[in-house]
Amino acid sequence: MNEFFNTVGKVALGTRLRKLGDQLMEEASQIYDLYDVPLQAKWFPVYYTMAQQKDCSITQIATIIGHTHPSVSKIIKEMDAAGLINYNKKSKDGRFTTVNLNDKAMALLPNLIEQLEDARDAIEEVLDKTTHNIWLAMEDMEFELDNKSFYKRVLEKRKIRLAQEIKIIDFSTEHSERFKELNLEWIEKYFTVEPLDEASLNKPKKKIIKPGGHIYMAEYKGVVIGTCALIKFNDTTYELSKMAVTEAAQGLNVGYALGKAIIKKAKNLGANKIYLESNTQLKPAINLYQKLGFTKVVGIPSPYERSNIRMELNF
Amino acid sequence: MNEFFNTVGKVALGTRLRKLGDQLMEEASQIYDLYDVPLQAKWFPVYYTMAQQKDCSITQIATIIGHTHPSVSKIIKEMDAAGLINYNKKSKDGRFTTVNLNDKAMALLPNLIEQLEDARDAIEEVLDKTTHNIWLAMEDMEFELDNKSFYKRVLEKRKIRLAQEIKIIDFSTEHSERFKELNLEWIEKYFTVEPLDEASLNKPKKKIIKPGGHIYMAEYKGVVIGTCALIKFNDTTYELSKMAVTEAAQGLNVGYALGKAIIKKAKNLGANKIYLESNTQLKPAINLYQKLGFTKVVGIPSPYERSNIRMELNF
DNA sequence: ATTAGTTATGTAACTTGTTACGTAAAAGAA
DNA sequence: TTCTTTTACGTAACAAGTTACATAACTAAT
Repeated sequence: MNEFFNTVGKVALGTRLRKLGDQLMEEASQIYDLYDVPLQAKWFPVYYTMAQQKDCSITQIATIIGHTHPSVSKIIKEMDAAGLINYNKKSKDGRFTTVNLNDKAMALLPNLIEQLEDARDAIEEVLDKTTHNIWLAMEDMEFELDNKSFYKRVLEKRKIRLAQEIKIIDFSTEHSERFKELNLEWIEKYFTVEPLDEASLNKPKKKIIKPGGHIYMAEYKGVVIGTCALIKFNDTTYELSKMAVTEAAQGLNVGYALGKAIIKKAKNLGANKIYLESNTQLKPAINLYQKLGFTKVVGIPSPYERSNIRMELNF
Repeated sequence: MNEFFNTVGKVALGTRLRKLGDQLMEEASQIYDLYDVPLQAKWFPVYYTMAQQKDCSITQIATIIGHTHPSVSKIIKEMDAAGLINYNKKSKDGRFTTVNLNDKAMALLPNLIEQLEDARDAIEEVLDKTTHNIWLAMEDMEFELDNKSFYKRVLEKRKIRLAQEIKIIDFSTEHSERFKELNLEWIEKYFTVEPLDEASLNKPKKKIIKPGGHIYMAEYKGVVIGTCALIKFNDTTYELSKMAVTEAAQGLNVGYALGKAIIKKAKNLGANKIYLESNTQLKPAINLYQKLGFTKVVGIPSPYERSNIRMELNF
């Protein structure tokens, strides 16, 4: 089994932590028997909390010990069945059920304290013998994970890996259909297709590239997942247009890579200004444009109906 | 909740380990969704083992990954329901069920490997950020606990604590009844009471102390839990006798403490030899006597029927 | 060759939590 | 005030394992 952890590597950290925890908890039960303390090991956190503080409510205990309330509810019920609980419904807020340990339960405390001390000594002994302190390691780990969840970290790693595999390539005729498809995907989702769209989407070569523009396609493992076009307005001004990234690939910074490439291209073509037209509903898109350096400008009407914002980048 | 761990201290190590493990495993499930790998997180160890090695049996997998066989059995069943398993009953030992991943299952491997790599990177990142490495700490901890279980360690600590509270005191008349009781407890358990017992147990003062012997009682929290007597044979030879420790207090080295005290007393009384008579059935007792320095001697008949071994300590 | 023990596996029930959901009481908003 | 939302808590169902037990197939010992 240990070999399994070694070959699988640290991916099994969760499983391994859990196994070790289970083992310790299992032994804890045996220890309770040893000390003649008629408590179940799992009752301990609840018992301990109640011993520290009178008139706890179920939810209070749950938040203190980090369980859910149904868990505490069940444990209290079991402890009650064992004759250890005093229910006081006297609270003025009728929702709360305040509970206390009764005399029988409190009488167990001295034995329990001895047990705890011995257990603590035993753990300290183990921790002293290990060169890497698991208690401190857990504190560190919990701190780090509170900061940024493991899931989020994996997401980031994935993004980095995928980003490395994304290639920005020039448009060629075999991309025609995909180019249209990618653009229709988002237009149809948020708006309706306008006549102006039809023209440039059906004949990109004629309408965009021939007049001095450019089109880039983003490819991932041989699949085209995004596109972006540069349309010539005059010798020094170009329009960034037809930016589209398929839904499944969103969040991987494909748009950013396409934008960067198109800006570079515009510079090479002699532009000193790029503008674009968009809609404020498309918040991720607007964010992307801002990240690329575009700023909002006013006062120039757009030929597109869906457009309600114009942005520019000067350089 | 974190405060709870701080006040309870390291006794809650088990719970805490388990919680952290659970959290990581919970996130693992989300990650599987992210990568479009149609495996349940809990299937992973089984899947991984089968991918590594063809024609595994249920029990084999179970031992490799450190689960019980019913657990693996269930997981395989679930994976089969998901259409990922090839059952081969072809093994010549009819008890084994050899299982394999089918093509559909193997096709998931590339995606899974990517996922594992990203997860590994994420974990390495966290481990790099922590000053105390939890992975190494767990290895240390598992090594230590394999060496000596937590239970055993607590047992030792308890023994030490209790030993400190045990007092060896001189016999006085109010101990008469308890003295008899303690001895009858073990005699009646293993043998039958002999006439010779009756005399010394009923009149310890007259039969043991008056003729120049001594009796010690071991007391724990005001309760007498053991006794041991020294009977004068001649000016330089004494018999160690009536060694008895109540069952509930056994394993706490009370016998050893009593033995040490009685040997010291004998020296003070001018003895150069102590002998005792016992029965080889009573292995813990014989062990104790050996630990006290007694060695087996032969050839001297005993007045007790139950005696079949004689031991001596010369000094 | 027969009997007794061991091994591989399946099934059922239990363990220790968790979500999901319903209900009563309180708090806030109109 | 009345209506909506939130809070406390119970119950039910689920999760991911476990132990306990039954059974079939092999192995070993007489």
